[in-house]
Amino acid sequence: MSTISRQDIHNSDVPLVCRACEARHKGVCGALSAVQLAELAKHTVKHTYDVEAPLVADGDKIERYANILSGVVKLAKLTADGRQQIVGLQFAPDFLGRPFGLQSEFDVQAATEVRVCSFPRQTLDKLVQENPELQHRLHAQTLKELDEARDWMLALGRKSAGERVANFLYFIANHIDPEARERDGEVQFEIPLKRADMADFLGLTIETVSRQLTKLRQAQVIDLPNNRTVVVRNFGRLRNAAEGPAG
Amino acid sequence: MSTISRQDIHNSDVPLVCRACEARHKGVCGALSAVQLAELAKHTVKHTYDVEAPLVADGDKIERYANILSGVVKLAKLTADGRQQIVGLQFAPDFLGRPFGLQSEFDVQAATEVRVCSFPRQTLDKLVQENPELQHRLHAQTLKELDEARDWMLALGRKSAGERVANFLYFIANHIDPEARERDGEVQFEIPLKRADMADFLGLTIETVSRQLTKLRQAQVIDLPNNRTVVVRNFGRLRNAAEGPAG
DNA sequence: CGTCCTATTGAAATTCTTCAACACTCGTGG
DNA sequence: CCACGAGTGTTGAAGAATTTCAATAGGACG
Repeated sequence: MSTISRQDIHNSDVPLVCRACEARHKGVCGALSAVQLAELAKHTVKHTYDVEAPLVADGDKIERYANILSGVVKLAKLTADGRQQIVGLQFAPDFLGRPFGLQSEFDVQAATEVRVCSFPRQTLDKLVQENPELQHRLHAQTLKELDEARDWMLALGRKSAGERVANFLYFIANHIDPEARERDGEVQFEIPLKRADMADFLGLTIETVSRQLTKLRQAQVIDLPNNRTVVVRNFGRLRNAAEGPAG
Repeated sequence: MSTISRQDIHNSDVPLVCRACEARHKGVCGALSAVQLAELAKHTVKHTYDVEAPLVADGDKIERYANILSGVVKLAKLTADGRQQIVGLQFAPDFLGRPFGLQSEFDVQAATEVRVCSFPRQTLDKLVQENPELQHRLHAQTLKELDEARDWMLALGRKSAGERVANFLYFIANHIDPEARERDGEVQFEIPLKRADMADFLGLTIETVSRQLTKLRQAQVIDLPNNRTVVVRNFGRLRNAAEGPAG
Protein backbone atom coordinates (compact mmCIF):
# COMPACT_ATOMS: atom_id res chain seq x y z
CA MET A 1 0.00 0.00 0.00
CA SER A 2 1.69 3.15 -1.22
CA THR A 3 1.94 6.03 1.21
CA ILE A 4 3.86 8.20 -1.23
CA SER A 5 1.97 10.45 -3.57
CA ARG A 6 2.17 9.53 -7.19
CA GLN A 7 4.11 12.54 -8.20
CA ASP A 8 6.91 14.46 -6.61
CA ILE A 9 5.56 17.68 -5.20
CA HIS A 10 7.72 20.72 -4.85
CA ASN A 11 6.79 22.57 -1.72
CA SER A 12 6.32 25.77 -3.65
CA ASP A 13 3.53 24.14 -5.65
CA VAL A 14 1.62 23.10 -2.57
CA PRO A 15 -1.19 25.44 -1.56
CA LEU A 16 -0.43 27.54 1.47
CA VAL A 17 -3.28 26.09 3.50
CA CYS A 18 -2.01 22.55 2.90
CA ARG A 19 1.55 23.05 4.08
CA ALA A 20 2.20 21.48 7.43
CA CYS A 21 -1.11 19.61 7.23
CA GLU A 22 -0.96 16.05 8.45
CA ALA A 23 -3.69 14.97 6.03
CA ARG A 24 -1.53 15.91 3.08
CA HIS A 25 0.80 13.03 3.81
CA LYS A 26 -1.02 10.48 5.88
CA GLY A 27 -4.59 11.41 5.01
CA VAL A 28 -6.57 11.25 1.82
CA CYS A 29 -4.89 14.36 0.41
CA GLY A 30 -1.70 12.33 0.11
CA ALA A 31 -3.21 10.83 -3.02
CA LEU A 32 -3.49 14.18 -4.76
CA SER A 33 -1.10 15.81 -7.18
CA ALA A 34 -0.08 19.43 -6.67
CA VAL A 35 -2.60 20.48 -9.29
CA GLN A 36 -5.39 18.52 -7.69
CA LEU A 37 -4.41 19.77 -4.27
CA ALA A 38 -4.64 23.32 -5.57
CA GLU A 39 -8.07 22.60 -7.05
CA LEU A 40 -9.27 21.24 -3.72
CA ALA A 41 -7.67 24.05 -1.73
CA LYS A 42 -9.74 26.59 -3.62
CA HIS A 43 -12.82 25.23 -1.91
CA THR A 44 -11.56 24.35 1.55
CA VAL A 45 -12.67 26.03 4.74
CA LYS A 46 -11.10 25.54 8.12
CA HIS A 47 -13.35 25.46 11.11
CA THR A 48 -13.08 24.86 14.84
CA TYR A 49 -15.74 23.09 16.89
CA ASP A 50 -16.10 23.32 20.65
CA VAL A 51 -16.39 20.27 22.86
CA GLU A 52 -19.76 18.58 22.31
CA ALA A 53 -20.53 20.62 19.22
CA PRO A 54 -22.32 18.62 16.50
CA LEU A 55 -20.50 18.36 13.17
CA VAL A 56 -23.37 16.50 11.54
CA ALA A 57 -26.67 15.34 13.00
CA ASP A 58 -28.07 11.88 12.32
CA GLY A 59 -30.07 12.03 9.11
CA ASP A 60 -28.50 15.23 7.85
CA LYS A 61 -27.68 15.40 4.21
CA ILE A 62 -23.93 15.36 3.82
CA GLU A 63 -22.99 18.38 1.74
CA ARG A 64 -19.37 18.58 2.78
CA TYR A 65 -16.52 16.27 3.59
CA ALA A 66 -13.69 17.13 5.94
CA ASN A 67 -10.29 16.11 7.22
CA ILE A 68 -9.63 16.25 10.95
CA LEU A 69 -6.70 18.56 11.66
CA SER A 70 -6.71 18.07 15.42
CA GLY A 71 -8.94 16.77 18.17
CA VAL A 72 -11.15 13.73 18.48
CA VAL A 73 -14.53 13.19 16.85
CA LYS A 74 -17.12 10.70 18.10
CA LEU A 75 -19.69 8.89 15.98
CA ALA A 76 -22.75 8.07 18.08
CA LYS A 77 -25.96 6.15 17.59
CA LEU A 78 -29.08 6.60 19.68
CA THR A 79 -31.96 4.27 20.50
CA ALA A 80 -35.52 5.60 20.42
CA ASP A 81 -35.52 6.03 24.20
CA GLY A 82 -32.23 7.89 24.33
CA ARG A 83 -29.62 5.28 25.11
CA GLN A 84 -26.39 6.16 23.33
CA GLN A 85 -23.59 4.07 21.85
CA ILE A 86 -20.44 5.53 20.37
CA VAL A 87 -19.68 3.45 17.28
CA GLY A 88 -16.44 5.09 16.23
CA LEU A 89 -13.75 7.53 17.23
CA GLN A 90 -11.81 9.52 14.66
CA PHE A 91 -8.48 11.26 15.03
CA ALA A 92 -6.33 13.49 12.83
CA PRO A 93 -5.79 13.05 9.94
CA ASP A 94 -8.91 10.91 9.46
CA PHE A 95 -11.37 11.68 6.71
CA LEU A 96 -14.92 12.56 7.77
CA GLY A 97 -17.86 11.91 5.51
CA ARG A 98 -19.43 9.00 3.84
CA PRO A 99 -18.55 8.39 0.20
CA PHE A 100 -21.59 7.61 -2.01
CA GLY A 101 -23.91 7.68 0.97
CA LEU A 102 -26.46 10.41 0.98
CA GLN A 103 -27.22 10.34 4.65
CA SER A 104 -25.24 10.08 7.78
CA GLU A 105 -26.17 7.02 9.86
CA PHE A 106 -25.22 8.54 13.17
CA ASP A 107 -24.47 11.73 15.02
CA VAL A 108 -21.00 13.19 14.54
CA GLN A 109 -19.85 15.23 17.51
CA ALA A 110 -16.68 16.83 18.78
CA ALA A 111 -15.35 14.84 21.75
CA THR A 112 -12.61 17.44 22.32
CA GLU A 113 -12.12 20.76 20.64
CA VAL A 114 -11.80 19.83 16.98
CA ARG A 115 -10.29 21.58 13.99
CA VAL A 116 -11.28 20.44 10.53
CA CYS A 117 -10.60 21.36 6.94
CA SER A 118 -13.82 20.90 4.99
CA PHE A 119 -14.72 21.05 1.30
CA PRO A 120 -17.83 20.43 -0.80
CA ARG A 121 -18.85 16.85 -1.48
CA GLN A 122 -18.86 17.49 -5.15
CA THR A 123 -15.28 18.72 -5.31
CA LEU A 124 -13.90 15.53 -3.85
CA ASP A 125 -16.33 13.29 -5.74
CA LYS A 126 -14.98 14.75 -8.97
CA LEU A 127 -11.38 14.19 -7.92
CA VAL A 128 -12.18 10.59 -6.99
CA GLN A 129 -13.31 9.88 -10.51
CA GLU A 130 -10.02 10.93 -12.00
CA ASN A 131 -7.78 9.52 -9.28
CA PRO A 132 -7.85 5.81 -8.44
CA GLU A 133 -5.30 6.28 -5.66
CA LEU A 134 -7.74 8.60 -3.90
CA GLN A 135 -10.51 6.03 -4.20
CA HIS A 136 -8.06 3.50 -2.83
CA ARG A 137 -7.25 5.63 0.22
CA LEU A 138 -10.89 6.22 1.00
CA HIS A 139 -11.51 2.50 0.75
CA ALA A 140 -8.51 1.82 2.98
CA GLN A 141 -9.87 4.14 5.65
CA THR A 142 -13.26 2.40 5.49
CA LEU A 143 -11.51 -0.95 5.97
CA LYS A 144 -9.63 0.44 8.97
CA GLU A 145 -12.89 1.65 10.49
CA LEU A 146 -14.45 -1.75 9.85
CA ASP A 147 -11.57 -3.50 11.62
CA GLU A 148 -11.94 -1.21 14.60
CA ALA A 149 -15.70 -1.67 14.71
CA ARG A 150 -15.24 -5.44 14.74
CA ASP A 151 -12.62 -5.26 17.46
CA TRP A 152 -15.13 -3.36 19.55
CA MET A 153 -17.87 -5.84 18.76
CA LEU A 154 -15.70 -8.48 20.40
CA ALA A 155 -15.20 -6.24 23.43
CA LEU A 156 -18.88 -5.26 23.69
CA GLY A 157 -20.19 -8.76 23.22
CA ARG A 158 -17.69 -10.87 25.07
CA LYS A 159 -15.48 -8.86 27.39
CA SER A 160 -16.05 -7.91 31.02
CA ALA A 161 -16.23 -4.31 32.19
CA GLY A 162 -12.64 -4.46 33.44
CA GLU A 163 -11.36 -5.87 30.17
CA ARG A 164 -13.22 -3.25 28.16
CA VAL A 165 -11.79 -0.35 30.15
CA ALA A 166 -8.26 -1.74 29.88
CA ASN A 167 -8.84 -2.35 26.20
CA PHE A 168 -9.93 1.24 25.75
CA LEU A 169 -6.84 2.64 27.48
CA TYR A 170 -4.67 0.37 25.36
CA PHE A 171 -6.42 1.58 22.23
CA ILE A 172 -6.01 5.24 23.11
CA ALA A 173 -2.38 4.82 24.13
CA ASN A 174 -1.63 3.23 20.78
CA HIS A 175 -3.43 5.92 18.87
CA ILE A 176 -1.58 8.70 20.60
CA ASP A 177 1.79 6.99 20.51
CA PRO A 178 2.01 3.97 18.18
CA GLU A 179 5.48 3.11 19.42
CA ALA A 180 4.35 3.02 23.04
CA ARG A 181 3.82 -0.71 23.05
CA GLU A 182 7.45 -1.32 22.24
CA ARG A 183 8.74 0.76 25.09
CA ASP A 184 9.39 -0.71 28.49
CA GLY A 185 9.09 2.40 30.61
CA GLU A 186 5.98 4.26 31.64
CA VAL A 187 3.74 5.84 29.06
CA GLN A 188 1.65 8.88 29.87
CA PHE A 189 -1.25 10.33 27.89
CA GLU A 190 -4.50 12.24 28.16
CA ILE A 191 -7.81 10.46 27.72
CA PRO A 192 -9.61 12.51 25.06
CA LEU A 193 -13.05 11.56 26.41
CA LYS A 194 -14.92 12.35 29.58
CA ARG A 195 -16.23 9.43 31.63
CA ALA A 196 -19.69 9.69 30.09
CA ASP A 197 -18.23 9.25 26.60
CA MET A 198 -16.04 6.37 27.73
CA ALA A 199 -19.16 4.71 29.13
CA ASP A 200 -21.08 5.29 25.90
CA PHE A 201 -18.20 3.85 23.92
CA LEU A 202 -17.77 0.81 26.14
CA GLY A 203 -21.45 0.00 26.62
CA LEU A 204 -21.18 0.61 30.37
CA THR A 205 -22.30 3.21 32.90
CA ILE A 206 -20.03 5.99 34.12
CA GLU A 207 -20.04 4.44 37.57
CA THR A 208 -18.76 1.13 36.25
CA VAL A 209 -16.05 2.85 34.22
CA SER A 210 -14.96 4.76 37.29
CA ARG A 211 -14.87 1.63 39.43
CA GLN A 212 -12.84 -0.29 36.86
CA LEU A 213 -10.33 2.55 36.55
CA THR A 214 -9.95 2.47 40.32
CA LYS A 215 -9.34 -1.28 40.17
CA LEU A 216 -6.63 -0.85 37.51
CA ARG A 217 -5.03 1.79 39.70
CA GLN A 218 -5.18 -0.45 42.77
CA ALA A 219 -3.67 -3.28 40.73
CA GLN A 220 -0.70 -1.00 39.93
CA VAL A 221 -1.40 -1.20 36.21
CA ILE A 222 -1.97 2.54 35.84
CA ASP A 223 -1.80 5.82 37.72
CA LEU A 224 -4.40 8.55 37.47
CA PRO A 225 -2.78 11.88 38.42
CA ASN A 226 -6.02 13.61 37.43
CA ASN A 227 -9.29 12.82 35.69
CA ARG A 228 -7.89 12.91 32.19
CA THR A 229 -4.29 11.82 32.62
CA VAL A 230 -3.27 8.17 32.59
CA VAL A 231 0.19 6.84 33.35
CA VAL A 232 0.57 3.27 32.20
CA ARG A 233 2.94 1.69 34.66
CA ASN A 234 3.21 -1.61 32.86
CA PHE A 235 2.14 -1.91 29.27
CA GLY A 236 2.23 -5.69 29.28
CA ARG A 237 -0.06 -5.91 32.28
CA LEU A 238 -2.42 -3.42 30.66
CA ARG A 239 -2.51 -5.60 27.59
CA ASN A 240 -3.18 -8.68 29.70
CA ALA A 241 -5.99 -6.89 31.48
CA ALA A 242 -7.45 -5.99 28.10
CA GLU A 243 -7.27 -9.48 26.65
CA GLY A 244 -8.54 -11.38 29.65
CA PRO A 245 -7.19 -14.57 31.16
CA ALA A 246 -4.89 -16.45 28.78
CA GLY A 247 -6.42 -19.54 27.19
CA MET B 1 -25.09 4.13 -7.04
CA SER B 2 -25.20 2.33 -10.36
CA THR B 3 -26.35 -1.25 -10.37
CA ILE B 4 -26.09 -1.57 -14.12
CA SER B 5 -22.85 -2.77 -15.63
CA ARG B 6 -21.06 -0.29 -17.81
CA GLN B 7 -21.57 -2.17 -20.96
CA ASP B 8 -24.47 -4.11 -22.34
CA ILE B 9 -23.79 -7.82 -22.11
CA HIS B 10 -25.26 -10.26 -24.56
CA ASN B 11 -26.06 -13.45 -22.81
CA SER B 12 -24.13 -15.46 -25.36
CA ASP B 13 -20.95 -13.62 -24.37
CA VAL B 14 -21.36 -14.46 -20.71
CA PRO B 15 -19.29 -17.40 -19.54
CA LEU B 16 -21.31 -20.53 -18.89
CA VAL B 17 -20.38 -20.64 -15.21
CA CYS B 18 -21.61 -17.10 -14.71
CA ARG B 19 -25.07 -17.49 -16.17
CA ALA B 20 -27.75 -17.60 -13.53
CA CYS B 21 -25.27 -16.43 -10.91
CA GLU B 22 -26.65 -13.86 -8.52
CA ALA B 23 -23.24 -12.23 -8.11
CA ARG B 24 -23.15 -11.34 -11.78
CA HIS B 25 -25.89 -8.79 -11.29
CA LYS B 26 -26.03 -7.82 -7.65
CA GLY B 27 -22.50 -8.80 -6.65
CA VAL B 28 -19.10 -7.50 -7.61
CA CYS B 29 -19.17 -9.30 -10.95
CA GLY B 30 -21.88 -6.88 -12.05
CA ALA B 31 -19.11 -4.36 -12.61
CA LEU B 32 -17.35 -6.52 -15.18
CA SER B 33 -17.65 -6.43 -18.94
CA ALA B 34 -18.18 -9.68 -20.85
CA VAL B 35 -14.49 -9.76 -21.68
CA GLN B 36 -13.47 -9.22 -18.08
CA LEU B 37 -16.01 -11.76 -16.90
CA ALA B 38 -14.53 -14.28 -19.30
CA GLU B 39 -11.04 -13.50 -18.02
CA LEU B 40 -12.18 -14.06 -14.45
CA ALA B 41 -14.18 -17.19 -15.32
CA LYS B 42 -11.02 -18.85 -16.61
CA HIS B 43 -9.74 -18.94 -13.04
CA THR B 44 -12.87 -19.59 -11.02
CA VAL B 45 -13.52 -22.70 -9.00
CA LYS B 46 -16.82 -23.59 -7.36
CA HIS B 47 -16.70 -25.27 -4.03
CA THR B 48 -19.15 -26.43 -1.37
CA TYR B 49 -18.44 -26.26 2.35
CA ASP B 50 -20.25 -28.26 5.02
CA VAL B 51 -21.74 -26.66 8.09
CA GLU B 52 -18.99 -25.47 10.43
CA ALA B 53 -16.29 -25.94 7.81
CA PRO B 54 -13.61 -23.23 7.91
CA LEU B 55 -13.23 -21.18 4.72
CA VAL B 56 -10.29 -19.24 6.12
CA ALA B 57 -8.65 -19.39 9.53
CA ASP B 58 -7.68 -16.26 11.47
CA GLY B 59 -4.22 -15.21 10.35
CA ASP B 60 -4.25 -17.20 7.13
CA LYS B 61 -2.83 -15.53 4.10
CA ILE B 62 -5.62 -14.73 1.71
CA GLU B 63 -4.71 -16.26 -1.62
CA ARG B 64 -8.19 -16.38 -3.07
CA TYR B 65 -11.31 -14.27 -3.06
CA ALA B 66 -14.81 -15.67 -3.49
CA ASN B 67 -18.44 -14.84 -4.06
CA ILE B 68 -21.07 -16.59 -1.98
CA LEU B 69 -23.47 -18.48 -4.25
CA SER B 70 -25.68 -19.79 -1.47
CA GLY B 71 -25.67 -20.28 2.27
CA VAL B 72 -24.53 -18.14 5.16
CA VAL B 73 -20.96 -17.43 6.22
CA LYS B 74 -19.98 -16.25 9.70
CA LEU B 75 -16.97 -14.09 10.55
CA ALA B 76 -15.85 -14.83 14.10
CA LYS B 77 -13.29 -13.43 16.49
CA LEU B 78 -11.88 -15.28 19.48
CA THR B 79 -10.40 -14.08 22.75
CA ALA B 80 -7.29 -15.76 24.12
CA ASP B 81 -9.38 -17.89 26.49
CA GLY B 82 -11.80 -19.03 23.83
CA ARG B 83 -14.78 -16.70 24.08
CA GLN B 84 -16.21 -16.15 20.62
CA GLN B 85 -17.95 -13.21 19.00
CA ILE B 86 -19.43 -13.32 15.52
CA VAL B 87 -18.60 -9.94 13.95
CA GLY B 88 -20.36 -10.40 10.64
CA LEU B 89 -22.71 -12.59 8.65
CA GLN B 90 -22.49 -12.80 4.88
CA PHE B 91 -25.12 -13.97 2.44
CA ALA B 92 -25.25 -14.54 -1.31
CA PRO B 93 -24.10 -12.71 -3.39
CA ASP B 94 -21.64 -11.13 -0.95
CA PHE B 95 -17.96 -10.91 -1.75
CA LEU B 96 -15.56 -12.72 0.57
CA GLY B 97 -12.01 -11.56 1.02
CA ARG B 98 -10.23 -8.50 2.13
CA PRO B 99 -8.95 -6.16 -0.56
CA PHE B 100 -5.37 -4.93 -0.01
CA GLY B 101 -5.18 -6.73 3.32
CA LEU B 102 -2.69 -9.50 3.55
CA GLN B 103 -4.22 -11.25 6.50
CA SER B 104 -7.65 -12.18 7.61
CA GLU B 105 -8.55 -10.63 10.96
CA PHE B 106 -10.99 -13.35 11.96
CA ASP B 107 -12.14 -16.88 11.31
CA VAL B 108 -14.42 -17.38 8.34
CA GLN B 109 -16.72 -20.36 8.75
CA ALA B 110 -19.75 -21.84 7.08
CA ALA B 111 -22.83 -21.29 9.25
CA THR B 112 -24.94 -23.38 6.90
CA GLU B 113 -23.86 -25.44 3.91
CA VAL B 114 -22.19 -22.87 1.68
CA ARG B 115 -21.41 -22.77 -2.02
CA VAL B 116 -18.84 -20.30 -3.28
CA CYS B 117 -17.21 -19.32 -6.54
CA SER B 118 -13.56 -18.53 -5.82
CA PHE B 119 -10.73 -17.09 -7.86
CA PRO B 120 -7.11 -16.08 -7.23
CA ARG B 121 -6.45 -12.79 -5.46
CA GLN B 122 -4.24 -11.67 -8.23
CA THR B 123 -6.84 -12.08 -10.95
CA LEU B 124 -9.29 -9.76 -9.27
CA ASP B 125 -6.60 -7.33 -8.14
CA LYS B 126 -5.62 -6.89 -11.77
CA LEU B 127 -9.21 -6.30 -12.85
CA VAL B 128 -9.65 -3.74 -10.08
CA GLN B 129 -6.84 -1.66 -11.50
CA GLU B 130 -8.47 -1.36 -14.89
CA ASN B 131 -12.05 -1.04 -13.65
CA PRO B 132 -13.05 1.79 -11.31
CA GLU B 133 -16.63 0.51 -11.11
CA LEU B 134 -15.31 -2.74 -9.61
CA GLN B 135 -13.30 -0.78 -7.03
CA HIS B 136 -16.44 1.16 -6.31
CA ARG B 137 -18.51 -1.97 -5.70
CA LEU B 138 -15.92 -3.43 -3.38
CA HIS B 139 -15.88 -0.17 -1.46
CA ALA B 140 -19.67 -0.13 -1.35
CA GLN B 141 -19.74 -3.61 0.16
CA THR B 142 -17.20 -2.55 2.78
CA LEU B 143 -19.40 0.40 3.68
CA LYS B 144 -22.41 -1.88 3.98
CA GLU B 145 -20.47 -4.16 6.31
CA LEU B 146 -19.39 -1.15 8.35
CA ASP B 147 -23.00 0.01 8.72
CA GLU B 148 -24.04 -3.43 9.87
CA ALA B 149 -21.15 -3.67 12.31
CA ARG B 150 -22.13 -0.34 13.82
CA ASP B 151 -25.77 -1.33 14.08
CA TRP B 152 -24.65 -4.35 16.05
CA MET B 153 -22.38 -2.26 18.23
CA LEU B 154 -25.47 -0.36 19.34
CA ALA B 155 -27.24 -3.64 20.06
CA LEU B 156 -24.27 -5.20 21.87
CA GLY B 157 -23.51 -2.13 23.93
CA ARG B 158 -26.91 -0.74 24.73
CA LYS B 159 -29.70 -3.23 24.12
CA SER B 160 -31.14 -5.82 26.47
CA ALA B 161 -31.11 -9.55 25.71
CA GLY B 162 -34.73 -9.43 24.60
CA GLU B 163 -34.14 -6.51 22.28
CA ARG B 164 -31.08 -8.15 20.76
CA VAL B 165 -32.89 -11.38 19.97
CA ALA B 166 -35.84 -9.51 18.43
CA ASN B 167 -33.36 -7.34 16.51
CA PHE B 168 -31.66 -10.45 15.18
CA LEU B 169 -34.91 -12.01 13.96
CA TYR B 170 -35.82 -8.72 12.33
CA PHE B 171 -32.44 -8.58 10.63
CA ILE B 172 -32.67 -12.13 9.30
CA ALA B 173 -36.25 -11.69 8.12
CA ASN B 174 -35.21 -8.63 6.15
CA HIS B 175 -32.24 -10.36 4.63
CA ILE B 176 -34.26 -13.33 3.49
CA ASP B 177 -37.21 -11.27 2.28
CA PRO B 178 -36.54 -7.53 1.97
CA GLU B 179 -40.21 -6.83 1.25
CA ALA B 180 -41.35 -8.61 4.38
CA ARG B 181 -41.54 -5.43 6.41
CA GLU B 182 -44.14 -4.00 4.08
CA ARG B 183 -46.45 -6.95 4.33
CA ASP B 184 -49.11 -7.11 6.96
CA GLY B 185 -49.59 -10.85 7.14
CA GLU B 186 -47.36 -13.43 8.75
CA VAL B 187 -43.83 -13.94 7.55
CA GLN B 188 -42.10 -17.29 7.90
CA PHE B 189 -38.42 -18.08 7.52
CA GLU B 190 -35.63 -20.35 8.68
CA ILE B 191 -32.99 -19.08 11.08
CA PRO B 192 -29.71 -19.91 9.34
CA LEU B 193 -27.84 -20.25 12.66
CA LYS B 194 -28.02 -22.67 15.52
CA ARG B 195 -28.59 -21.27 19.01
CA ALA B 196 -24.88 -21.31 19.82
CA ASP B 197 -24.14 -19.10 16.79
CA MET B 198 -27.01 -16.77 17.64
CA ALA B 199 -25.56 -16.44 21.14
CA ASP B 200 -22.08 -15.76 19.75
CA PHE B 201 -23.52 -13.15 17.44
CA LEU B 202 -25.61 -11.45 20.12
CA GLY B 203 -23.03 -11.52 22.90
CA LEU B 204 -25.26 -13.75 25.02
CA THR B 205 -25.37 -17.37 26.19
CA ILE B 206 -27.45 -20.01 24.45
CA GLU B 207 -29.64 -20.25 27.54
CA THR B 208 -30.48 -16.56 27.42
CA VAL B 209 -31.24 -16.72 23.70
CA SER B 210 -33.56 -19.65 24.31
CA ARG B 211 -35.34 -17.88 27.16
CA GLN B 212 -35.84 -14.71 25.13
CA LEU B 213 -37.24 -16.67 22.19
CA THR B 214 -39.68 -18.28 24.59
CA LYS B 215 -40.71 -14.85 25.84
CA LEU B 216 -41.31 -13.59 22.30
CA ARG B 217 -43.44 -16.66 21.67
CA GLN B 218 -45.42 -16.14 24.87
CA ALA B 219 -45.94 -12.49 23.92
CA GLN B 220 -47.51 -13.67 20.64
CA VAL B 221 -44.87 -11.89 18.60
CA ILE B 222 -43.58 -15.07 16.95
CA ASP B 223 -44.26 -18.77 16.62
CA LEU B 224 -41.59 -21.44 16.68
CA PRO B 225 -42.88 -24.53 14.88
CA ASN B 226 -39.43 -26.06 15.25
CA ASN B 227 -35.92 -25.08 16.29
CA ARG B 228 -35.06 -23.33 13.06
CA THR B 229 -38.38 -22.02 11.81
CA VAL B 230 -39.79 -18.68 12.87
CA VAL B 231 -43.23 -17.35 12.03
CA VAL B 232 -43.46 -13.63 12.67
CA ARG B 233 -47.05 -13.04 13.73
CA ASN B 234 -46.77 -9.27 13.88
CA PHE B 235 -43.92 -7.50 12.19
CA GLY B 236 -44.59 -4.19 13.88
CA ARG B 237 -44.46 -5.73 17.32
CA LEU B 238 -41.24 -7.52 16.41
CA ARG B 239 -39.78 -4.21 15.37
CA ASN B 240 -40.90 -2.59 18.60
CA ALA B 241 -39.39 -5.40 20.59
CA ALA B 242 -36.12 -4.86 18.70
CA GLU B 243 -36.02 -1.10 19.21
CA GLY B 244 -36.99 -1.04 22.86
CA PRO B 245 -39.42 1.31 24.58
CA ALA B 246 -40.20 4.39 22.53
CA GLY B 247 -38.59 7.60 23.68
C1' DC C 1 -32.54 -48.69 21.41
C1' DG C 2 -28.83 -45.95 22.79
C1' DT C 3 -26.00 -42.03 21.70
C1' DC C 4 -24.93 -37.52 20.14
C1' DC C 5 -26.34 -33.07 19.27
C1' DT C 6 -29.32 -29.44 20.10
C1' DA C 7 -32.48 -26.86 22.73
C1' DT C 8 -35.23 -25.75 26.92
C1' DT C 9 -36.03 -24.83 31.76
C1' DG C 10 -34.97 -24.01 36.76
C1' DA C 11 -32.24 -22.33 40.68
C1' DA C 12 -28.17 -20.19 42.40
C1' DA C 13 -24.41 -17.10 41.65
C1' DT C 14 -22.33 -13.16 39.53
C1' DT C 15 -21.88 -8.92 37.18
C1' DC C 16 -23.41 -4.70 36.20
C1' DT C 17 -26.76 -1.05 36.90
C1' DT C 18 -29.48 2.04 39.56
C1' DC C 19 -30.11 5.15 43.10
C1' DA C 20 -28.07 8.11 46.34
C1' DA C 21 -24.53 10.64 48.68
C1' DC C 22 -20.43 12.98 48.50
C1' DA C 23 -15.86 15.11 46.62
C1' DC C 24 -13.24 17.89 43.45
C1' DT C 25 -12.44 21.69 40.12
C1' DC C 26 -13.32 25.80 37.95
C1' DG C 27 -15.34 30.06 36.97
C1' DT C 28 -18.34 33.90 38.51
C1' DG C 29 -19.84 37.32 41.34
C1' DG C 30 -20.55 39.14 45.94
C1' DC D 1 -10.83 36.44 48.87
C1' DC D 2 -14.36 33.44 49.54
C1' DA D 3 -19.02 31.59 48.56
C1' DC D 4 -21.77 29.55 45.25
C1' DG D 5 -23.23 26.62 41.54
C1' DA D 6 -22.49 23.78 37.59
C1' DG D 7 -20.09 20.19 35.69
C1' DT D 8 -17.51 16.11 36.50
C1' DG D 9 -15.98 12.08 38.94
C1' DT D 10 -16.00 8.67 42.89
C1' DT D 11 -17.93 5.49 46.13
C1' DG D 12 -21.48 2.60 48.64
C1' DA D 13 -25.60 -0.28 48.99
C1' DA D 14 -29.56 -2.35 46.95
C1' DG D 15 -31.60 -4.20 42.91
C1' DA D 16 -31.97 -6.22 38.28
C1' DA D 17 -30.33 -8.65 34.40
C1' DT D 18 -27.61 -12.19 32.72
C1' DT D 19 -24.63 -16.11 33.42
C1' DT D 20 -23.46 -20.44 35.35
C1' DC D 21 -24.44 -24.90 36.75
C1' DA D 22 -27.44 -28.70 36.48
C1' DA D 23 -31.20 -31.43 34.93
C1' DT D 24 -34.34 -32.70 31.27
C1' DA D 25 -36.36 -33.24 26.61
C1' DG D 26 -36.55 -34.04 21.61
C1' DG D 27 -34.78 -35.38 17.12
C1' DA D 28 -31.48 -37.72 13.95
C1' DC D 29 -28.89 -41.58 13.03
C1' DG D 30 -26.40 -45.86 13.33
